[in-house]
Amino acid sequence: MQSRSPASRTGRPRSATADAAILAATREALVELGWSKLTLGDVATRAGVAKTTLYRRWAGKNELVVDAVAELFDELELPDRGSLAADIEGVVLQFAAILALPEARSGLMAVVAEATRDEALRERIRASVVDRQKRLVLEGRARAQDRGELPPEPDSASADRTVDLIFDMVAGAVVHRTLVSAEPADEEWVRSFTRVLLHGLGG
Amino acid sequence: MQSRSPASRTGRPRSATADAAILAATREALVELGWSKLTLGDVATRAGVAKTTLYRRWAGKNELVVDAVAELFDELELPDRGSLAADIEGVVLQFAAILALPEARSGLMAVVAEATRDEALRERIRASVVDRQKRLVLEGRARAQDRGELPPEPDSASADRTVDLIFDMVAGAVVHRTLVSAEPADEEWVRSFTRVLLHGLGG
Amino acid sequence: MQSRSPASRTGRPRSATADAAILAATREALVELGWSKLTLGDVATRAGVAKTTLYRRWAGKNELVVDAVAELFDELELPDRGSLAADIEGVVLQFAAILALPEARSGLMAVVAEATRDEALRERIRASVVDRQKRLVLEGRARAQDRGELPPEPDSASADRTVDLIFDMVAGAVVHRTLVSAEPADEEWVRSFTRVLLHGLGG
Amino acid sequence: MQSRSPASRTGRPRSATADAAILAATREALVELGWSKLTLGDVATRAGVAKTTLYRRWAGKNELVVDAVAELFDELELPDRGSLAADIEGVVLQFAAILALPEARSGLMAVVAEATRDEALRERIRASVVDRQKRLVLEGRARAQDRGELPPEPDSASADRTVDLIFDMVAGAVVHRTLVSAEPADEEWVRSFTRVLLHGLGG
DNA sequence: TCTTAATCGAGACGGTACGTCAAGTCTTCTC
DNA sequence: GAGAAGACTTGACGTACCGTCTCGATTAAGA
Repeated sequence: MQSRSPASRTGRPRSATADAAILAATREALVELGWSKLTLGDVATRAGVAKTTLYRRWAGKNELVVDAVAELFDELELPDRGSLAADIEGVVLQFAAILALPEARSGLMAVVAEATRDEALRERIRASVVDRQKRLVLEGRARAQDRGELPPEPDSASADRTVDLIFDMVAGAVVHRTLVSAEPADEEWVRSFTRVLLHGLGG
Repeated sequence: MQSRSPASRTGRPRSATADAAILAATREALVELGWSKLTLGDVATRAGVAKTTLYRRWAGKNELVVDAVAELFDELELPDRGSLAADIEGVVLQFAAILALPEARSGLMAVVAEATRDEALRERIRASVVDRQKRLVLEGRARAQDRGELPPEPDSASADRTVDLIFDMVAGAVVHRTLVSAEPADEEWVRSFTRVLLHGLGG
Repeated sequence: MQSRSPASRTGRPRSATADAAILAATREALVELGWSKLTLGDVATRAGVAKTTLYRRWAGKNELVVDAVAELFDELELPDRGSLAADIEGVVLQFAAILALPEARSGLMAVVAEATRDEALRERIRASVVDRQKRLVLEGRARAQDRGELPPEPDSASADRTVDLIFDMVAGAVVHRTLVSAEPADEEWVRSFTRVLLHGLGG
Repeated sequence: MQSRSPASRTGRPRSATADAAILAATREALVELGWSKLTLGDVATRAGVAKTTLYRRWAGKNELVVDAVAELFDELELPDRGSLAADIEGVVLQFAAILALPEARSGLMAVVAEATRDEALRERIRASVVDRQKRLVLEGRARAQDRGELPPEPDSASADRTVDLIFDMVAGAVVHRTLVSAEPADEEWVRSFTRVLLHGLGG
């Protein structure tokens, strides 16, 4: 999450529970107030922690919210459901369920918006959220290739590009459906989406 | 954009140029400062207008930014390039070009984030941005059906759902590629995306 | 007191009552809290005024306290009591009475202490407090010379030096008695002091 | 200086050098920063000592500064110069020289100001600074009476009152001249002051 | 020589106030 | 009556110190 000075053996150690309390308080405040009305002073109060403790560990609101939201996505899994279509539908539904949480909705787009002007924040999001979940695409493709549902990749550069493309298409569609169009990504929608993704508009 | 009191005949009329100046100043400030550091006082100063004038016409920062950004998307067109694939590639490239503008990047995601907690704002975005551009999907589909590239829709409810799905997939993928993955949606990427959209992952 | 931008005709004028309320609130806070625990936020609250209003008019705590305390000394007068000794005793008792007020005790020495490191503040104190009261010494001497109690001054440079000396001796003795020795400058003490001042230790 | 727990025989003894280092660091910080910007954390750092060490020995900033400043006045002496006037001039010049030191100027008035609201601090100042230097007045008077320059005191109560009065007049005048009027108490001024003190205004 | 106990450094802790800034409203004068 | 100017209240910002605490490591004196 946040780095501490590596060579610090002396002095009072940081409270281990404070981190968890702060991130939980951040999510709670996101639910109640949303990103723009969330204040670090309020988060500190909710966490039962001093404002300085919070500033000692995170550089600001953006970094804190990224960490608080990133934890939500770590529970995503790709259980083997027997076919590529079923696998995709399963993980997309999980993803949609997380995006239905107010703490994710409010926080995620806000930090993405901030990241358009902040390279370091963009990198933090990529590391904490995006790259961490690309594993799902990799795993799903490998499984589908084992099953013979997808052909092997001709070369690794092309393979990487395809992973990125699929990730952008899946995540983008779900996010846009959920947050911009503001419609639920329910089972019916997910089935339609998966059909188009696998077989194209003509199918 | 903003409503004015309908029964106002008397008194000094509102300056007609002020609106345009304010929206232009808003976009300029978005470029220089980004959404979170944009202040209405600064916009007023840039526009050569008093803060009160600004508040008289827009309720707040979000509404102002939605209007300022929405104007950017009105120039999207769907010229007939002879095939569905070429039409999609053309409009997606236009969309990507707009999202490459700093004033669009900074503002769009921020108001979407705010909209997760503000129904009226969500509606304003839908009306000013989303629904206004769905025409492109409708037009492209009709043209493709005329050409015989796509089958006619069985019923209108299903047709609407498909339009929404395609719009979410196209807009979502471009936005995610551009703003979250922070990679350019260049011609190569657009070709790959269009191929998957039309023929599916297996193709 | 504080300067305002000279070329400001337009805009809302500064509230005239706010100044008086702030200075009164400052004296009240000095009484209750003393200089070191007085906070500008608290003064603003007491005065029913926003913190920004306060900072718009004074540069900081020191300048504010100087102005608040200086007003206390303006009521000093030198009524003609018939003899130099009686005149001195009268004004010294008035001075002692002001120094007995908690708002004066707490504030005066603190700003003098700050002034040891701040030329501008020293000048402000000199202008607001010291020079304003030297008139009492000048007036007393002139009256005593008219009565024939004191000889006329040989030259004006020497006259100025004597005024300064007398002022330092009178003010210094009362301040030291009151604040450092922390004993009351009562009538008995004032009589003894005046006797020594007029006739020397031997008398 | 500071009291330690009386019943502490065992355990590691307090570092003897720390006290001197802390008081020296305090004076150094007074010179550079003045009283109001002096922080105990900074003093601790300058002294090469932990903040806890400092708080273990002094109750707070005021007590520390009193001790640091009081040491400066211990070097005052009253060498026998042959006459009362010469003796007074000598000691007043020494006193003025100490008050010309930045560490004395900044600290002394500040703690006096704090003492207006703190009885214990007032007592500490009286004990550490004021009473310790009254010996000079007593010694000077005794010497003058031996020389026949001053009459013997009629009774001891009156004698004490006179000592207090003289001390307030001398110390007060020098302090006021130096810190409030902010003019040097040079030889010329000291001669004039001594003349008035011994012979009165009329002389 | 081996406890024993208060010291030492370092630095995190819950707090408070700082001085600044933006939001949105109000007041005055001008066009 | 709209508009420009700018003072107003409110409240969050991020920083700096406060005085307290926890920690592991010294350091002398007494057992």
